[in-house]
Amino acid sequence: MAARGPEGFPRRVRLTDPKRYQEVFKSGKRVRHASVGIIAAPNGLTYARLGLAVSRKVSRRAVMRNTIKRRIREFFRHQQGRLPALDFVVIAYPDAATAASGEFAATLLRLLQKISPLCASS
RNA sequence: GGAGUCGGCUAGACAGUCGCUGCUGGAAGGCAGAGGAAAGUCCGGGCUCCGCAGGGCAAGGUGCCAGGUAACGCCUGGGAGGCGCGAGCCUACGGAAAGUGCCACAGAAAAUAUACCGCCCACGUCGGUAAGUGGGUAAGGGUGAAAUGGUGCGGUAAGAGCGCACCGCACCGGUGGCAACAUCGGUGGCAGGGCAAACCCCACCUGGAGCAAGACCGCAUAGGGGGACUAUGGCGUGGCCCGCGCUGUCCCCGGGUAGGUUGCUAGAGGCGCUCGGUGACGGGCGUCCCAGAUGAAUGACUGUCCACGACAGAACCCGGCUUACCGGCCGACUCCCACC
Repeated sequence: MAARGPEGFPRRVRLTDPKRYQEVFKSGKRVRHASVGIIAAPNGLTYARLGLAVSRKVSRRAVMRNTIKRRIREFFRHQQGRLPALDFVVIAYPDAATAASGEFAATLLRLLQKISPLCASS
C-alpha cells in the first residue's frame, strides 16, 4: 500500500463495524446543532476515525443523503490531521438538507471544537 | 408562417488542484467508474435452494384474433366499437336463450310480469254526457341511467309485427380470410332489460421461497444433567388432502450465535453491415468489453463559456409496465393561411 497524503481518506479511518457504532453511541460524548450532531469516543489509536448516520428522515431522496455524506467526508478529510484520536459519528438532521455548503462546514467546525476538549478531559 | 399528431435522440461543456472504488503494474503511474427512468416493486423470466416437482381440491391471474419472444398482464399486425375535418387516438373487447344475486330515488311496473293518467267497446240508471261496472289495448302522457325492436304505410272500435317495405336482431347456408370478422342470399315476426372491475360458467396459465437465495472457511448446533410423553407421532412441506423421503419427540438447567471468502458481473450484451419479414422480430458476418461498492465509491473547490442545468443515485441480472422531469435537437405526417 502506497503512503497516502495527509488529506487522504483510506478505509482504516472509517468506522466499518456495526459493533463499533454501538459502542460509540453508548459511551460517546454528544454535541448537536439544528442541522447536525456529533458523538465522539476515544478509540485507542493514533488517528481519528469517522462514521456517518444519515437516515431517511433527513431526506427521502437518496441523492440528497449522498450529498450530505460527501460534504461531511470532505470536511473530515481536510481536518483529520488536526483532530485527536477519537471515533466520530456524525448524525445528520433534516436541516442539513437545506443548509448551504459553506455554512454546513462552519457548523461542523464549531461542533468539533466544542467536543474535542470534552473527550480529552474524560 | 400558425395550429397539431406520431416516433426517436440528448440530459451542461472544458481545464486545474485535492480525494474515493475496481483492474493492472515491482514502483512511478495508467485505465475504467450511476440512469432514462438506476425509482415504484406492479407483472414476466434467468439463476439458487427446497429429494423429483407427481395427483386432487382450493386460491390467484389472464380474457376479440393472429404473430413475436426465454417469458409476460409486454410488443407488432389485423378485426370490431367509439372520438377527431384530418394525421391519428381510446377501449377488462369471452359467456346474461346454465344457475344464483343486485338494480338507490322516481315510477303502475325494474323482470314473476304488470296498467297510474289515458284511448276504445259493451252494459245498466238514463234524452245524451259525466260518473259506475265488465272487457279490449300499450299508440300517446308521465317516471327513470334503463320500460319488452325503430321509421313509414296499411289496418282497426281503439290499438298492437296484426300485415307489408327498409333498418336492426336470431338462426341456416354460400363466398373471402389461418382466425377475429366481413359480405351476400334465405328463413323466422322477434325469442331478448342492465350489471359478469357481483358470485359464477368457459378457455388458457401459475409448485414454494428468495442473493439476508445458495456455497466454502472459521466458530459452532456438539457433548452433559434432570423431567415428561409416546409412534395413529414429528420433520422435509410452503393453503389443505393423498403420495414420496427421513426420523423417537418435547420441556427445563447450563453453554454458544449474525466474522471472512464466494455468489458478483461477458450478458436473452452493445455497435456496424447485411439478408428475410408490412411489422414486432429473427438469421448471418465483423467488431467492442461497458460500475461491481458492502456503513456502502463516481465527489469537493476554483476558473472560463452557454440556451444558466429538471427528475433523480446501481446493490444478483435481464425484458416490460407505471410514475417523476428544466430544457434542447432530429425525422415523418395532418389541417389552416399567405406567396410563386
